[in-house]
Amino acid sequence: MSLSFDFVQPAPEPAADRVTLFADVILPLPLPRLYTYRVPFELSDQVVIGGRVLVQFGAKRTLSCIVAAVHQTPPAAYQAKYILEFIDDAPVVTQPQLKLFGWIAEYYLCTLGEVINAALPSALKLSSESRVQLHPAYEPDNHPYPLGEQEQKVVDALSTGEEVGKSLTFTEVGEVLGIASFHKYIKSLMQKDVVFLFEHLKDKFSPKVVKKVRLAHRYVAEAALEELFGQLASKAKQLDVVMRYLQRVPVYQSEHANHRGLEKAALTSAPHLSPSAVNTLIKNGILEQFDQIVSRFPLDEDDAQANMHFTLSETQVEARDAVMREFQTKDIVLLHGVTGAGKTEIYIDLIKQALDGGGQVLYLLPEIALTAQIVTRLMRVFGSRLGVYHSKFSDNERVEVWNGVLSGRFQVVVGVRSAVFLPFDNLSLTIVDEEHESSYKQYDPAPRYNAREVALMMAHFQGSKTLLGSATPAVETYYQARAGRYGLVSLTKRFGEAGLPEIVLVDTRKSREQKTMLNHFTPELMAEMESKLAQQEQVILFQNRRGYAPFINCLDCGWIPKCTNCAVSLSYHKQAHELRCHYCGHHDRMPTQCPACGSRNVKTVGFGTEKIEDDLKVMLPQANVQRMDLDTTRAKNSYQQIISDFEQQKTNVLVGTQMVTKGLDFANVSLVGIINADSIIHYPDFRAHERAFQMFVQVSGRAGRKGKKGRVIIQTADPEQVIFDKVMRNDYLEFYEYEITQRREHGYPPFMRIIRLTVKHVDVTVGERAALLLTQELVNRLGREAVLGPEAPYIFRIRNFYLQEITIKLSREHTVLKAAKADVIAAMDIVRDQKEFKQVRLAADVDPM
DNA sequence: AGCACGCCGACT
DNA sequence: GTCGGCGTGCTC
Repeated sequence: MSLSFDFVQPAPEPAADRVTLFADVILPLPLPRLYTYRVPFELSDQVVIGGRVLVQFGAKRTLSCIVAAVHQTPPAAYQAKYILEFIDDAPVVTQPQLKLFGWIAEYYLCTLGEVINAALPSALKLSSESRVQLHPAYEPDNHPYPLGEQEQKVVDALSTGEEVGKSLTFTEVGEVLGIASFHKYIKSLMQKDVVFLFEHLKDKFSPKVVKKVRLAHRYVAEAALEELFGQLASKAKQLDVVMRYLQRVPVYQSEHANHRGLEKAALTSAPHLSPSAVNTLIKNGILEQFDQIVSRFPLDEDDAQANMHFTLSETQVEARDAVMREFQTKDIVLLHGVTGAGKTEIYIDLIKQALDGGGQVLYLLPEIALTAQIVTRLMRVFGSRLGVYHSKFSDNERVEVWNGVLSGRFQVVVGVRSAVFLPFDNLSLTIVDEEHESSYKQYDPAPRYNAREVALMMAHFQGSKTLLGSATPAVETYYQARAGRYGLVSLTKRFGEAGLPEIVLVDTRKSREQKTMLNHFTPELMAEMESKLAQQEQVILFQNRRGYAPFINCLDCGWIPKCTNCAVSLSYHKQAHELRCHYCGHHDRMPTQCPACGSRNVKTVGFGTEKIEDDLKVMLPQANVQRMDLDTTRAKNSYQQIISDFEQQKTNVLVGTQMVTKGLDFANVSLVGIINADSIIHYPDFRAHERAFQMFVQVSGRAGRKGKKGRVIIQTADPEQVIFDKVMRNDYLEFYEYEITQRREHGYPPFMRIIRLTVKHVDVTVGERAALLLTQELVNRLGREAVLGPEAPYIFRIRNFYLQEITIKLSREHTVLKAAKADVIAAMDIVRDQKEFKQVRLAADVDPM
């Protein structure tokens, strides 16, 4: 090659090593495919798989998305847009997570975007609608890092005007700076703790602040302190405070320690110190008071090696050893332990071992079982290594847990369903407690996943052992254990010699005939309640229906108010004095007279928790009755409050829905009443018996602890029903044998897999026609016998959409299942492509519960 | 999911 | 004559 002496610079030849990278990204939208964007060449070394990038999607929208793959293949059919910015320099979604998310999308017939959407706390999902706010701790005059010109502009825009906590959207920030590429400034402002981001208005940052004090800077030197002692010689109270402060904070050893200070409460609420002396010291400038924003998950130094010791009972040791023995040959073990057998202690012991081995641990609990009781207990053992993931947490708190798992700060996480999405990469033990719980299954927005199954798959991918625990295992789970695919360990003895409760059936039909019913209570239940209360013992009553009455009825013309949007009658809620729909938000004022005929003869029919509570207050005036259902636990801490009141015996009777059946341990409860067992048994689906058995056994388990034998009274109109016999003897095995035979005969899980398709449309006939077409397409692919329906469900209209359901039964065999799912998707696509069905909504629910 | 483009009713 | 209703299609 000859050198050219041209003065014109030749166009730069693309160097052989100049490769253009492309990134396939997952957008947080329900789109079936990944989208390919081009990586700006200068930024090639910044692409991180699992990191977030900012892209332009469509004409208007800017979205953050997750990089799923990086490659060098330019898309053939279109020109890829450039990635605008890189948000992370390390993955926020780990490789094992990406693999798991892919599995979820495939198995549960949804898109990766839907999985990402459910998985990421919304503060990790940025869009042009994301907002920035000045960090509450930011003080312009006292900030450690200098700000650049552009950064200052953003801060100025956020601090102009009177408004406190003013925020701007990304779009607005772009306008303020007048440039397109502004994310780097936001990023650096975030790193300097000047601003923070949030996605929804409700997520505005409200930090948890503690008041702290420290010694004023000029006293930190030893000589100055001596002088201070002199000044305070005649002020004993103040001197005491200063001495205590010096005792707690090693001021001499490090100035830094003084800077960190001490919680004010440590001085003001100490037994021999005077709070007013503390305030005088602050007033005189000897102590400085300041606010500190603290993590909601305190790194408690005193707690660091808090490994509280407790000893397992002999039975527990045996069970633990049996679990470990099973783990040597099996990856999954079912721990079948009666209620009150002390499974939690066994879990804690196993978690400790897993942590000692250096792995991560995920401990899943159903929503209602994740209480302060259990968290406190785990905190005491695992201290700051424990992360808690609860649905009532704010988004900021969720991000904190997410990042804590990524950084390794949290090695154990106890959490609800969605905790399976956390970024674990080295799981060694997964525990799914109460594995039979239906709240592990997400029903409405996709992904309609079962956290137990997802946890099993995650454990499989990461080589983790999984322990499933339950007193009443799901039939599917027990079947696997029986077949030898899962290890099985049974714990049949209750902890602390508490016997299993005695279960009594009372016939409500008989009582009705004899006219001895007292409202909805049989004389037997009433007498038993009175006797237990007289002995200062507590009572739990279970009624599986909230509100006062399921409907009201005009006695003169028969009018029953119905929801305008759904095919259900409206429930009467007495406290709110409203008629409410339990399926949509609809509510009306309770009418004083019948709107149809004007009669005042309108009566409530049936009963819910609210009526039980009301009646009891009249019938047992000496008792303190509390209700626990969706209506009384909506506020953030109300659930906790109700439980702690009951625990401290401020309340004697707890009336509630499902919520009272799970995982609550109260030592003083000696009676459990199930007010209407029949409403639980008579349910139109194949799991009705299983659900009823589980509910009865679980709620019975609340009775009798600490050596006291409990009593359970079940009210039913038909005591002859087969299920009672098994419940009364607490015979899970017998129940299982009966149920598994039924399932085999009728072709239900675990012998068959079920996929339920729901077709929704505002117009009945369009919905019906779409459902028929879908059925036909399914039959063509899967055969007539695999497809049931279409059929309108019992509640055939919800939120103004008419519903049709199709049930598909498939062989369990893996390859068959996979192929069948492809057929289901194809059939759904055919319906969707039909012009007249464009407005039809189709949803697939794999393994519905 | 949003957002633009496009084709039919009540209004400055 | 237009503004705007929401049906339809597309987004790298």
